Amino acid sequence: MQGWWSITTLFQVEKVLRLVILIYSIRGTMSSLQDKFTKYLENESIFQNKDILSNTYHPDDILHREEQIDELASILAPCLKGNDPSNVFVYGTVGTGKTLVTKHVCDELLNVAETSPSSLDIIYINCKMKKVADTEYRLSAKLARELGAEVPATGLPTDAVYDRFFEAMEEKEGVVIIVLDEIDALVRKIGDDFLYNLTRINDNLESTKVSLVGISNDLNFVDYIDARVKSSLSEEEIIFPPYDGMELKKILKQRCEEGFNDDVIGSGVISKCAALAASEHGDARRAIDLLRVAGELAERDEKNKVTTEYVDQAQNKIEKDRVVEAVRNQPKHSQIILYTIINMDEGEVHTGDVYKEYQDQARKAGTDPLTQRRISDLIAELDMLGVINARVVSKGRYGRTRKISVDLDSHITKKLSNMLEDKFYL
DNA sequence: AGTCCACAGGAAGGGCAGGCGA
DNA sequence: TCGCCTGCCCTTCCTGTGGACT
Repeated sequence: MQGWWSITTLFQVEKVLRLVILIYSIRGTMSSLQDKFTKYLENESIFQNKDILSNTYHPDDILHREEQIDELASILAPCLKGNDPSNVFVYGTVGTGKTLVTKHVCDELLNVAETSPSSLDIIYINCKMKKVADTEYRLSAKLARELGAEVPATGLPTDAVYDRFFEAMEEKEGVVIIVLDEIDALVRKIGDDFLYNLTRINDNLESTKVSLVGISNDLNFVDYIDARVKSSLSEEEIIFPPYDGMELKKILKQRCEEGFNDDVIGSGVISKCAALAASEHGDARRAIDLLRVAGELAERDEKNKVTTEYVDQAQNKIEKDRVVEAVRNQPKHSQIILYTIINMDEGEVHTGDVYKEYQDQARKAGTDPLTQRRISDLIAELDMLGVINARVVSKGRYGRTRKISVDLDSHITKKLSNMLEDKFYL
Protein backbone atom coordinates (compact mmCIF):
# COMPACT_ATOMS: atom_id res chain seq x y z
CA MET A 1 0.00 0.00 0.00
CA GLN A 2 1.34 3.40 -1.07
CA GLY A 3 1.29 6.46 1.18
CA TRP A 4 -1.36 9.17 1.16
CA TRP A 5 0.62 11.32 -1.31
CA SER A 6 1.19 8.58 -3.86
CA ILE A 7 1.23 9.68 -7.55
CA THR A 8 -2.07 7.87 -8.22
CA THR A 9 -3.79 9.65 -5.37
CA LEU A 10 -2.44 12.99 -6.55
CA PHE A 11 -3.95 12.38 -10.00
CA GLN A 12 -7.25 11.47 -8.41
CA VAL A 13 -7.25 14.61 -6.29
CA GLU A 14 -6.42 16.68 -9.35
CA LYS A 15 -9.31 15.11 -11.26
CA VAL A 16 -11.76 15.88 -8.45
CA LEU A 17 -10.50 19.45 -8.24
CA ARG A 18 -10.86 19.93 -12.00
CA LEU A 19 -14.41 18.59 -11.81
CA VAL A 20 -15.27 20.96 -8.97
CA ILE A 21 -13.79 23.91 -10.87
CA LEU A 22 -15.71 22.88 -14.03
CA ILE A 23 -19.00 22.61 -12.12
CA TYR A 24 -18.42 25.99 -10.53
CA SER A 25 -17.45 27.62 -13.81
CA ILE A 26 -20.50 26.14 -15.57
CA ARG A 27 -22.73 27.31 -12.73
CA GLY A 28 -21.04 30.70 -12.89
CA THR A 29 -21.56 30.95 -16.64
CA MET A 30 -25.16 29.81 -16.30
CA SER A 31 -25.94 32.31 -13.61
CA SER A 32 -24.27 35.13 -15.55
CA LEU A 33 -26.22 34.08 -18.65
CA GLN A 34 -29.42 33.99 -16.65
CA ASP A 35 -28.62 37.45 -15.31
CA LYS A 36 -28.01 38.65 -18.84
CA PHE A 37 -31.29 37.23 -20.18
CA THR A 38 -33.26 38.51 -17.18
CA LYS A 39 -31.75 41.95 -17.60
CA TYR A 40 -32.58 41.85 -21.33
CA LEU A 41 -36.21 41.05 -20.52
CA GLU A 42 -36.40 43.80 -17.92
CA ASN A 43 -34.93 46.49 -20.20
CA GLU A 44 -37.37 48.17 -22.51
CA SER A 45 -36.46 47.56 -26.16
CA ILE A 46 -35.68 50.58 -28.28
CA PHE A 47 -37.48 48.86 -31.15
CA GLN A 48 -41.22 49.18 -31.55
CA ASN A 49 -41.38 46.71 -34.46
CA LYS A 50 -38.04 45.47 -35.74
CA ASP A 51 -39.58 43.74 -38.78
CA ILE A 52 -40.20 47.18 -40.27
CA LEU A 53 -36.44 47.68 -40.43
CA SER A 54 -35.91 44.46 -42.33
CA ASN A 55 -35.33 44.42 -46.08
CA THR A 56 -38.14 41.94 -46.61
CA TYR A 57 -40.72 44.33 -45.17
CA HIS A 58 -43.16 45.74 -47.69
CA PRO A 59 -44.50 49.12 -46.61
CA ASP A 60 -48.04 50.04 -47.72
CA ASP A 61 -46.79 53.39 -48.87
CA ILE A 62 -43.73 53.19 -51.12
CA LEU A 63 -42.11 56.60 -51.18
CA HIS A 64 -40.64 58.28 -54.27
CA ARG A 65 -41.66 55.50 -56.65
CA GLU A 66 -45.15 56.67 -57.58
CA GLU A 67 -44.18 57.16 -61.22
CA GLN A 68 -42.69 53.67 -61.61
CA ILE A 69 -45.63 52.02 -59.82
CA ASP A 70 -48.05 53.77 -62.11
CA GLU A 71 -46.08 52.83 -65.22
CA LEU A 72 -45.74 49.17 -64.30
CA ALA A 73 -49.39 48.94 -63.31
CA SER A 74 -50.45 50.42 -66.67
CA ILE A 75 -48.31 47.92 -68.56
CA LEU A 76 -49.58 44.88 -66.65
CA ALA A 77 -53.23 45.95 -66.37
CA PRO A 78 -54.37 44.24 -69.64
CA CYS A 79 -53.93 40.85 -67.95
CA LEU A 80 -57.06 41.60 -65.91
CA LYS A 81 -59.07 41.38 -69.14
CA GLY A 82 -57.34 38.20 -70.22
CA ASN A 83 -54.96 39.91 -72.66
CA ASP A 84 -51.23 39.32 -72.54
CA PRO A 85 -49.37 42.40 -71.35
CA SER A 86 -46.09 43.48 -72.96
CA ASN A 87 -42.87 42.10 -71.59
CA VAL A 88 -41.20 44.58 -69.25
CA PHE A 89 -37.56 45.16 -68.45
CA VAL A 90 -37.03 46.88 -65.12
CA TYR A 91 -33.60 48.17 -64.28
CA GLY A 92 -31.76 50.31 -61.78
CA THR A 93 -28.87 49.93 -59.33
CA VAL A 94 -29.04 47.97 -56.07
CA GLY A 95 -31.53 49.18 -53.47
CA THR A 96 -33.60 51.41 -55.76
CA GLY A 97 -36.87 49.63 -55.03
CA LYS A 98 -37.24 47.54 -58.22
CA THR A 99 -38.22 44.31 -56.49
CA LEU A 100 -40.33 46.08 -53.88
CA VAL A 101 -42.32 47.96 -56.52
CA THR A 102 -42.73 44.92 -58.77
CA LYS A 103 -43.97 42.75 -55.91
CA HIS A 104 -46.28 45.52 -54.73
CA VAL A 105 -47.86 45.92 -58.18
CA CYS A 106 -48.16 42.13 -58.59
CA ASP A 107 -49.87 41.77 -55.19
CA GLU A 108 -52.38 44.46 -56.08
CA LEU A 109 -52.96 42.83 -59.47
CA LEU A 110 -53.68 39.48 -57.81
CA ASN A 111 -56.10 41.15 -55.38
CA VAL A 112 -58.08 42.71 -58.22
CA ALA A 113 -57.82 39.55 -60.36
CA GLU A 114 -59.72 37.60 -57.70
CA THR A 115 -62.86 39.46 -58.70
CA SER A 116 -62.13 39.49 -62.44
CA PRO A 117 -63.37 36.77 -64.81
CA SER A 118 -59.96 35.76 -66.22
CA SER A 119 -57.36 33.68 -64.38
CA LEU A 120 -54.03 35.24 -63.41
CA ASP A 121 -50.92 33.54 -62.02
CA ILE A 122 -47.72 35.32 -61.06
CA ILE A 123 -44.44 33.45 -60.60
CA TYR A 124 -41.58 35.26 -58.92
CA ILE A 125 -38.09 33.80 -59.21
CA ASN A 126 -34.89 35.27 -57.82
CA CYS A 127 -32.33 34.05 -60.36
CA LYS A 128 -29.42 34.78 -58.02
CA MET A 129 -30.62 32.25 -55.46
CA LYS A 130 -28.30 29.24 -55.48
CA LYS A 131 -29.80 25.97 -56.70
CA VAL A 132 -32.74 27.78 -58.28
CA ALA A 133 -31.79 29.26 -61.61
CA ASP A 134 -28.15 28.33 -62.14
CA THR A 135 -28.93 25.72 -64.80
CA GLU A 136 -31.58 25.37 -67.50
CA TYR A 137 -32.85 22.25 -65.78
CA ARG A 138 -33.32 23.92 -62.41
CA LEU A 139 -35.00 27.01 -63.78
CA SER A 140 -37.49 25.11 -65.95
CA ALA A 141 -38.11 22.68 -63.06
CA LYS A 142 -38.74 25.60 -60.70
CA LEU A 143 -41.18 27.21 -63.14
CA ALA A 144 -42.99 23.91 -63.70
CA ARG A 145 -43.26 23.33 -59.94
CA GLU A 146 -44.61 26.83 -59.38
CA LEU A 147 -47.37 25.93 -61.85
CA GLY A 148 -48.20 22.76 -59.96
CA ALA A 149 -46.25 20.14 -61.95
CA GLU A 150 -44.03 17.60 -60.22
CA VAL A 151 -40.41 17.61 -61.33
CA PRO A 152 -37.55 15.75 -59.58
CA ALA A 153 -34.41 17.64 -58.57
CA THR A 154 -32.34 15.67 -61.10
CA GLY A 155 -32.71 12.63 -63.30
CA LEU A 156 -34.93 13.79 -66.16
CA PRO A 157 -33.64 14.93 -69.54
CA THR A 158 -33.91 18.74 -69.79
CA ASP A 159 -36.33 18.37 -72.72
CA ALA A 160 -38.69 16.37 -70.51
CA VAL A 161 -38.64 19.15 -67.90
CA TYR A 162 -39.42 21.71 -70.61
CA ASP A 163 -42.37 19.56 -71.70
CA ARG A 164 -43.75 19.41 -68.16
CA PHE A 165 -43.35 23.15 -67.85
CA PHE A 166 -45.22 23.75 -71.13
CA GLU A 167 -47.99 21.31 -70.16
CA ALA A 168 -48.42 22.97 -66.78
CA MET A 169 -48.48 26.35 -68.49
CA GLU A 170 -51.10 25.25 -71.01
CA GLU A 171 -53.34 23.94 -68.24
CA LYS A 172 -53.49 27.38 -66.62
CA GLU A 173 -55.79 28.77 -69.35
CA GLY A 174 -55.31 32.41 -68.46
CA VAL A 175 -52.45 34.85 -68.09
CA VAL A 176 -49.17 33.95 -66.40
CA ILE A 177 -46.70 36.68 -65.46
CA ILE A 178 -43.17 35.42 -64.86
CA VAL A 179 -41.00 37.79 -62.83
CA LEU A 180 -37.30 37.02 -63.18
CA ASP A 181 -35.39 39.02 -60.58
CA GLU A 182 -31.63 39.44 -61.14
CA ILE A 183 -32.16 38.29 -64.73
CA ASP A 184 -28.59 39.33 -65.60
CA ALA A 185 -27.29 36.63 -63.24
CA LEU A 186 -29.44 34.09 -65.08
CA VAL A 187 -28.01 35.02 -68.47
CA ARG A 188 -24.46 34.98 -67.13
CA LYS A 189 -24.98 31.44 -65.85
CA ILE A 190 -26.98 29.74 -68.57
CA GLY A 191 -26.85 32.09 -71.54
CA ASP A 192 -29.83 33.70 -73.26
CA ASP A 193 -31.28 30.62 -75.04
CA PHE A 194 -33.72 29.98 -72.23
CA LEU A 195 -34.80 33.59 -72.28
CA TYR A 196 -35.30 33.37 -76.04
CA ASN A 197 -37.59 30.36 -75.56
CA LEU A 198 -39.54 32.20 -72.89
CA THR A 199 -40.02 35.28 -75.02
CA ARG A 200 -41.30 33.03 -77.82
CA ILE A 201 -43.48 30.91 -75.56
CA ASN A 202 -46.75 32.55 -76.63
CA ASP A 203 -46.26 31.17 -80.18
CA ASN A 204 -46.51 27.62 -78.80
CA LEU A 205 -49.34 28.05 -76.33
CA GLU A 206 -53.03 28.06 -77.22
CA SER A 207 -54.99 28.80 -74.10
CA THR A 208 -52.41 30.58 -71.90
CA LYS A 209 -50.72 33.92 -72.39
CA VAL A 210 -47.37 34.67 -70.84
CA SER A 211 -45.70 37.94 -69.98
CA LEU A 212 -42.17 38.39 -68.69
CA VAL A 213 -40.92 40.94 -66.21
CA GLY A 214 -37.11 41.00 -66.07
CA ILE A 215 -35.41 42.86 -63.24
CA SER A 216 -31.72 43.72 -63.44
CA ASN A 217 -29.10 45.69 -61.50
CA ASP A 218 -26.82 45.69 -64.50
CA LEU A 219 -27.68 48.62 -66.72
CA ASN A 220 -25.61 47.24 -69.59
CA PHE A 221 -27.17 43.81 -69.38
CA VAL A 222 -29.24 44.14 -72.58
CA ASP A 223 -26.11 44.94 -74.57
CA TYR A 224 -24.78 41.41 -74.34
CA ILE A 225 -27.93 39.40 -75.01
CA ASP A 226 -29.19 38.21 -78.38
CA ALA A 227 -30.79 41.07 -80.37
CA ARG A 228 -34.06 39.10 -80.75
CA VAL A 229 -34.26 38.50 -77.00
CA LYS A 230 -33.39 42.12 -76.39
CA SER A 231 -36.17 43.50 -78.59
CA SER A 232 -38.67 41.04 -77.20
CA LEU A 233 -37.79 41.51 -73.54
CA SER A 234 -37.52 45.27 -73.75
CA GLU A 235 -40.96 45.91 -75.26
CA GLU A 236 -41.36 48.21 -72.29
CA GLU A 237 -38.60 49.55 -70.04
CA ILE A 238 -38.83 51.11 -66.63
CA ILE A 239 -35.81 52.79 -65.12
CA PHE A 240 -35.36 53.16 -61.37
CA PRO A 241 -33.01 56.07 -60.65
CA PRO A 242 -30.97 55.97 -57.41
CA TYR A 243 -32.50 57.72 -54.41
CA ASP A 244 -30.87 61.00 -53.48
CA GLY A 245 -29.97 61.94 -49.89
CA MET A 246 -33.27 63.75 -49.24
CA GLU A 247 -35.36 60.85 -50.53
CA LEU A 248 -33.40 58.38 -48.42
CA LYS A 249 -33.95 60.58 -45.37
CA LYS A 250 -37.72 60.51 -45.92
CA ILE A 251 -37.68 56.73 -46.35
CA LEU A 252 -35.64 56.27 -43.19
CA LYS A 253 -37.87 58.66 -41.26
CA GLN A 254 -40.91 56.64 -42.30
CA ARG A 255 -39.27 53.39 -41.09
CA CYS A 256 -38.03 55.03 -37.86
CA GLU A 257 -41.50 56.22 -36.92
CA GLU A 258 -42.90 52.72 -37.16
CA GLY A 259 -39.82 50.69 -36.27
CA PHE A 260 -38.32 52.51 -33.27
CA ASN A 261 -39.87 53.84 -30.08
CA ASP A 262 -40.28 57.61 -29.71
CA ASP A 263 -37.17 59.75 -29.03
CA VAL A 264 -34.77 56.85 -29.54
CA ILE A 265 -33.05 58.15 -32.66
CA GLY A 266 -30.41 60.74 -31.85
CA SER A 267 -29.86 63.86 -33.91
CA GLY A 268 -27.95 63.34 -37.11
CA VAL A 269 -28.46 59.56 -37.21
CA ILE A 270 -30.94 59.56 -40.10
CA SER A 271 -28.87 62.12 -42.02
CA LYS A 272 -25.71 60.06 -41.54
CA CYS A 273 -27.33 56.79 -42.65
CA ALA A 274 -28.83 58.57 -45.66
CA ALA A 275 -25.54 60.23 -46.57
CA LEU A 276 -23.55 56.99 -46.32
CA ALA A 277 -26.10 55.12 -48.43
CA ALA A 278 -26.39 57.96 -50.94
CA SER A 279 -22.64 57.79 -51.48
CA GLU A 280 -23.12 54.10 -52.34
CA HIS A 281 -25.39 54.61 -55.37
CA GLY A 282 -28.46 55.73 -53.38
CA ASP A 283 -29.01 52.28 -51.92
CA ALA A 284 -32.09 52.33 -49.66
CA ARG A 285 -31.47 48.74 -48.56
CA ARG A 286 -28.07 49.74 -47.22
CA ALA A 287 -29.53 52.78 -45.45
CA ILE A 288 -32.15 50.65 -43.68
CA ASP A 289 -29.53 48.03 -42.75
CA LEU A 290 -27.33 50.73 -41.23
CA LEU A 291 -30.22 52.04 -39.17
CA ARG A 292 -31.25 48.61 -37.90
CA VAL A 293 -27.72 47.48 -37.02
CA ALA A 294 -27.00 50.81 -35.29
CA GLY A 295 -30.13 50.20 -33.21
CA GLU A 296 -29.06 46.65 -32.38
CA LEU A 297 -25.61 47.81 -31.28
CA ALA A 298 -27.07 50.53 -29.08
CA GLU A 299 -29.47 48.04 -27.52
CA ARG A 300 -26.61 45.61 -26.90
CA ASP A 301 -24.84 48.39 -24.97
CA GLU A 302 -28.05 48.87 -22.98
CA LYS A 303 -28.39 52.43 -24.28
CA ASN A 304 -31.77 53.98 -24.96
CA LYS A 305 -30.54 56.30 -27.66
CA VAL A 306 -29.03 55.52 -31.09
CA THR A 307 -26.23 57.98 -31.81
CA THR A 308 -24.10 58.62 -34.90
CA GLU A 309 -21.23 56.67 -33.28
CA TYR A 310 -23.39 53.57 -33.54
CA VAL A 311 -23.91 54.29 -37.24
CA ASP A 312 -20.12 54.23 -37.71
CA GLN A 313 -19.91 50.96 -35.78
CA ALA A 314 -22.79 49.56 -37.85
CA GLN A 315 -20.98 50.47 -41.07
CA ASN A 316 -17.90 48.49 -39.94
CA LYS A 317 -19.95 45.57 -38.67
CA ILE A 318 -21.96 45.19 -41.88
CA GLU A 319 -18.79 45.15 -43.96
CA LYS A 320 -17.09 42.67 -41.61
CA ASP A 321 -20.09 40.32 -41.50
CA ARG A 322 -20.47 40.42 -45.26
CA VAL A 323 -16.87 39.40 -45.90
CA VAL A 324 -16.64 36.76 -43.16
CA GLU A 325 -19.90 35.17 -44.24
CA ALA A 326 -18.86 35.20 -47.90
CA VAL A 327 -15.55 33.50 -47.06
CA ARG A 328 -17.19 30.96 -44.75
CA ASN A 329 -19.35 29.76 -47.66
CA GLN A 330 -16.44 29.30 -50.05
CA PRO A 331 -15.05 25.86 -50.94
CA LYS A 332 -12.03 24.55 -49.03
CA HIS A 333 -9.43 25.39 -51.67
CA SER A 334 -10.71 28.96 -52.08
CA GLN A 335 -10.28 29.41 -48.36
CA ILE A 336 -6.74 28.03 -48.45
CA ILE A 337 -5.88 30.40 -51.33
CA LEU A 338 -7.29 33.35 -49.41
CA TYR A 339 -5.30 32.36 -46.33
CA THR A 340 -2.19 32.11 -48.52
CA ILE A 341 -2.74 35.56 -50.03
CA ILE A 342 -3.44 37.20 -46.66
CA ASN A 343 -0.30 35.70 -45.16
CA MET A 344 2.09 36.38 -48.03
CA ASP A 345 2.46 39.83 -46.53
CA GLU A 346 3.91 41.42 -49.65
CA GLY A 347 1.22 43.95 -50.59
CA GLU A 348 0.64 42.89 -54.17
CA VAL A 349 1.46 39.34 -55.27
CA HIS A 350 1.23 37.49 -58.60
CA THR A 351 -0.70 34.35 -59.50
CA GLY A 352 2.45 32.25 -59.90
CA ASP A 353 3.78 33.20 -56.45
CA VAL A 354 0.41 32.56 -54.86
CA TYR A 355 0.20 29.16 -56.54
CA LYS A 356 3.63 28.07 -55.29
CA GLU A 357 2.80 29.11 -51.73
CA TYR A 358 -0.72 27.64 -51.95
CA GLN A 359 0.69 24.19 -52.81
CA ASP A 360 2.58 24.15 -49.49
CA GLN A 361 -0.42 25.38 -47.52
CA ALA A 362 -2.73 22.81 -49.14
CA ARG A 363 -0.35 19.99 -48.17
CA LYS A 364 -0.15 21.39 -44.62
CA ALA A 365 -3.95 21.33 -44.54
CA GLY A 366 -3.78 17.65 -45.51
CA THR A 367 -5.17 17.96 -49.03
CA ASP A 368 -3.77 17.59 -52.55
CA PRO A 369 -3.29 20.94 -54.29
CA LEU A 370 -5.47 21.66 -57.33
CA THR A 371 -4.03 22.62 -60.71
CA GLN A 372 -3.03 26.17 -61.55
CA ARG A 373 -5.88 26.37 -64.06
CA ARG A 374 -8.45 25.68 -61.35
CA ILE A 375 -6.76 28.07 -58.92
CA SER A 376 -6.93 30.78 -61.56
CA ASP A 377 -10.72 30.39 -61.58
CA LEU A 378 -10.94 30.38 -57.79
CA ILE A 379 -8.89 33.58 -57.61
CA ALA A 380 -11.27 35.17 -60.12
CA GLU A 381 -14.23 34.07 -57.96
CA LEU A 382 -12.68 35.61 -54.83
CA ASP A 383 -12.18 38.80 -56.80
CA MET A 384 -15.84 38.75 -57.88
CA LEU A 385 -16.84 38.38 -54.25
CA GLY A 386 -14.92 41.54 -53.41
CA VAL A 387 -12.70 39.75 -50.89
CA ILE A 388 -9.53 40.29 -52.89
CA ASN A 389 -8.54 42.64 -55.64
CA ALA A 390 -7.11 40.87 -58.70
CA ARG A 391 -6.38 42.69 -61.93
CA VAL A 392 -4.76 41.28 -65.02
CA VAL A 393 -1.48 42.99 -65.87
CA SER A 394 1.24 42.37 -68.40
CA LYS A 395 4.84 42.36 -67.24
CA GLY A 396 6.17 42.53 -70.74
CA ARG A 397 8.48 39.70 -71.63
CA TYR A 398 7.98 38.42 -68.07
CA GLY A 399 4.46 37.43 -68.98
CA ARG A 400 0.89 38.18 -68.24
CA THR A 401 -0.47 37.59 -64.76
CA ARG A 402 -2.84 38.88 -62.11
CA LYS A 403 -1.74 41.36 -59.48
CA ILE A 404 -3.49 40.29 -56.33
CA SER A 405 -4.00 42.22 -53.12
CA VAL A 406 -6.36 42.02 -50.16
CA ASP A 407 -8.64 45.02 -50.21
CA LEU A 408 -9.95 44.79 -46.64
CA ASP A 409 -9.42 46.46 -43.29
CA SER A 410 -6.61 44.93 -41.23
CA HIS A 411 -8.98 43.81 -38.47
CA ILE A 412 -11.09 41.90 -41.01
CA THR A 413 -8.06 40.18 -42.57
CA LYS A 414 -6.84 39.27 -39.09
CA LYS A 415 -10.20 37.74 -38.22
CA LEU A 416 -10.29 35.83 -41.52
CA SER A 417 -6.72 34.61 -41.08
CA ASN A 418 -7.43 33.33 -37.55
CA MET A 419 -10.65 31.69 -38.66
CA LEU A 420 -8.95 29.83 -41.53
CA GLU A 421 -5.91 28.96 -39.42
CA ASP A 422 -8.14 27.28 -36.85
CA LYS A 423 -10.14 25.50 -39.50
CA PHE A 424 -7.20 23.98 -41.38
CA TYR A 425 -4.63 23.79 -38.55
CA LEU A 426 -2.24 25.92 -40.64
C1' DA B 1 9.14 44.10 -86.13
C1' DG B 2 9.57 39.88 -84.12
C1' DT B 3 10.23 37.14 -79.99
C1' DC B 4 9.21 35.72 -75.58
C1' DC B 5 7.15 34.99 -71.13
C1' DA B 6 3.66 33.68 -67.73
C1' DC B 7 -0.05 33.30 -67.34
C1' DA B 8 -5.65 34.16 -68.63
C1' DG B 9 -9.36 31.88 -69.99
C1' DG B 10 -12.19 28.91 -73.37
C1' DA B 11 -13.46 24.19 -74.64
C1' DA B 12 -13.84 19.50 -73.97
C1' DG B 13 -14.25 15.84 -71.25
C1' DG B 14 -13.56 12.60 -66.98
C1' DG B 15 -15.25 10.99 -62.62
C1' DC B 16 -18.45 11.04 -59.15
C1' DA B 17 -22.94 11.20 -56.71
C1' DG B 18 -27.82 11.48 -56.92
C1' DG B 19 -32.08 10.49 -59.02
C1' DC B 20 -35.50 8.70 -62.51
C1' DG B 21 -37.81 5.25 -65.33
C1' DA B 22 -38.19 0.82 -67.61
C1' DT C 1 -30.99 -3.53 -61.19
C1' DC C 2 -29.30 -1.04 -64.93
C1' DG C 3 -28.95 2.53 -68.23
C1' DC C 4 -29.40 7.16 -68.68
C1' DC C 5 -29.44 11.89 -67.31
C1' DT C 6 -28.22 15.67 -64.39
C1' DG C 7 -25.04 18.93 -61.66
C1' DC C 8 -20.65 19.67 -59.85
C1' DC C 9 -15.78 19.81 -59.47
C1' DC C 10 -11.89 19.16 -61.58
C1' DT C 11 -8.07 18.29 -65.25
C1' DT C 12 -6.02 18.64 -69.74
C1' DC C 13 -5.18 20.91 -73.78
C1' DC C 14 -5.14 24.70 -76.25
C1' DT C 15 -5.13 29.60 -78.06
C1' DG C 16 -4.81 34.38 -76.93
C1' DT C 17 -2.70 38.40 -74.80
C1' DG C 18 0.21 42.59 -73.99
C1' DG C 19 4.19 44.77 -73.12
C1' DA C 20 9.41 44.34 -72.25
C1' DC C 21 13.20 42.90 -74.59
C1' DT C 22 16.16 42.02 -78.71
